[in-house]
Amino acid sequence: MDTLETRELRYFIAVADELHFGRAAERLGIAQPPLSRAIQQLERRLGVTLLERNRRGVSLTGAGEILLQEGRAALDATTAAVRRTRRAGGAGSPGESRDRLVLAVKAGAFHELLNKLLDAYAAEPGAAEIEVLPSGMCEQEAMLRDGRADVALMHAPFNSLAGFDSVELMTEGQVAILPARHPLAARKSLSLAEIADVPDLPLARWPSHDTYPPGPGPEIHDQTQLAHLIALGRTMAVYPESARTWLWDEHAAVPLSDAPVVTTHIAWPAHSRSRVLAGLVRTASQL
Amino acid sequence: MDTLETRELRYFIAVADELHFGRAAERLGIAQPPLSRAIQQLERRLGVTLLERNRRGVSLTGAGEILLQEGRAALDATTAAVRRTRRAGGAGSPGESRDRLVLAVKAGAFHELLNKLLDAYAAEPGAAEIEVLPSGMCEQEAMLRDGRADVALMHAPFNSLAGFDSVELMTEGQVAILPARHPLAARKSLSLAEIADVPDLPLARWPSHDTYPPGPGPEIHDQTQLAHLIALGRTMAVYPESARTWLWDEHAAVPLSDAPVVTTHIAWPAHSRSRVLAGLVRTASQL
DNA sequence: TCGCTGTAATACCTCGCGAGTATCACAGGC
DNA sequence: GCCTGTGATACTCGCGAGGTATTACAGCGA
Repeated sequence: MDTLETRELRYFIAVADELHFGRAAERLGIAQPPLSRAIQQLERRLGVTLLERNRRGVSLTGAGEILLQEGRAALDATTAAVRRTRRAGGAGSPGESRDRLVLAVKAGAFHELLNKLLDAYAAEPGAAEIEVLPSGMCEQEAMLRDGRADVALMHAPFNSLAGFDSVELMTEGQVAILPARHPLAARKSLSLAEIADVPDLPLARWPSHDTYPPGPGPEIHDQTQLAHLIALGRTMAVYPESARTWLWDEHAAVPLSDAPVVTTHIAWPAHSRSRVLAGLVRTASQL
Repeated sequence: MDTLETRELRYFIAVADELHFGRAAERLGIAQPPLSRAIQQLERRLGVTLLERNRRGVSLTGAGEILLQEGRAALDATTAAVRRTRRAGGAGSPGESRDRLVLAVKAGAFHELLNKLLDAYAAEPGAAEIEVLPSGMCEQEAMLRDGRADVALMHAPFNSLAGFDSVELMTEGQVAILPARHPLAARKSLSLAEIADVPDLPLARWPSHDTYPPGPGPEIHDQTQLAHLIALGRTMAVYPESARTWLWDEHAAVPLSDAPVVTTHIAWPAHSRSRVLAGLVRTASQL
């Protein structure tokens, strides 16, 4: 028996997340006893101890850590299969399948590039429908993995390209976005060191992996909010140069001399083989 | 209901492979009627037609093609989770887990590099046990995907690095390996065009994706066999330069001026985060 | 035209297992 | 001592996965 049912995987991941059988059962919408039994049975079948049941609570063993990591990937792949199949569905034979592609894009970013890409692709003969799906700051990877999206625009090194196929589309420097009337806004250029500890302008903090990094600056969750706070002189931010397109009069963009360059990629799951995707990628790389 | 059980996936893939319910059922070790019902039910739950039942036999719809492709990836990820968990198993808490890593290597290749790597890594403090797993010509990718291996040595562009993280270890040119007494063996250098159609020395053919490419040369399945056939003057082959280490007196290696260079990488699944793997990769990249 | 064959679908039954309720066992904490 | 919070056990129930027997249907050949 080297089989592992999706249900068992869901159960184990719930327990590993919560480290508490009762809460995990509630999250799964079942009672606690069947959950305990399912995990015991899973451990027996695998021949491996996954959880250490202490007097008060539960902790993962080494094997449990592995199963959590690998199982998350497997579960993502499974839900991706369902989503992509449903999306391709309703169609008949291969030829008539309703061609549609979901493109994940960081909300509010890539305006210029995205417009060019969509226009150029729409002009292609036999172009499919492209649905643009706005994503959170670092959510594109997850969206590709679990099938909410088929292809994504990503910003290396902020997004990780690991596990995906990708083509580089453009490279740009970064700028500091400051309140226009702040003294530093008059500078021709700045270094990272110079903006690291400006007392009256702490750097804005974005959530990464659903948690904010520590620091003095305000916690931001969308670009409009950030634009307001900068205009009010309360914070500053580091952005790729193309951010200039959405700046207000109250903003100033000063090039950063030593910030890492940002490269924009179009990325997709490595196993994708669709004709429609290939067409979009070809168009993008010819921009 | 957006859930898809592993069992259903196995069933669908069997049918999609065989395009025949009876044979698929036999392969799965169940009777045909439950299989028919399972697929119908899967189609109902997904709300998608996966198979076109013609008068005589079965064919895939567009959605079915997608599910076959995505489902294969999901099933691989699931069996990988089981294999890696079992391998990590028997261990107690995270600290004491028996550290062991399976390294997939094309059988008979990488001798020199592999020796250096294993020696260097074994000398590291806290080195884990490395199990070397010989693989077929292009099998390393599959082994990483389905969890038979944790890390692999690969030859780009022969192996595809798509979907994996990797570090480049070395680059080398390619040579033609000829019988020592053949006229071409005296040459200082050759071009691909010159060796493409030598009448008495057809190029040996390796199976790729379990099927041999068409051509006049003999079908090869291991390196010893190839060495014999070359020594006998019956064929020739193109190999990376490092192949010189295993040549016989009856062999000659002539550099190819215009063959693509071969780069050797160490590669692993993008989601791997283990300390042991990181150590091996660090050692490899410092060679 | 009529079987015959190969195919998938349907009808019907069985039983194993997943899930629920009630309860236990055990470790801390006041 | 009791009370609380935790996971494990005992049992019962009902769905659904799986089996066998049969049907429905399309092509093929005589």
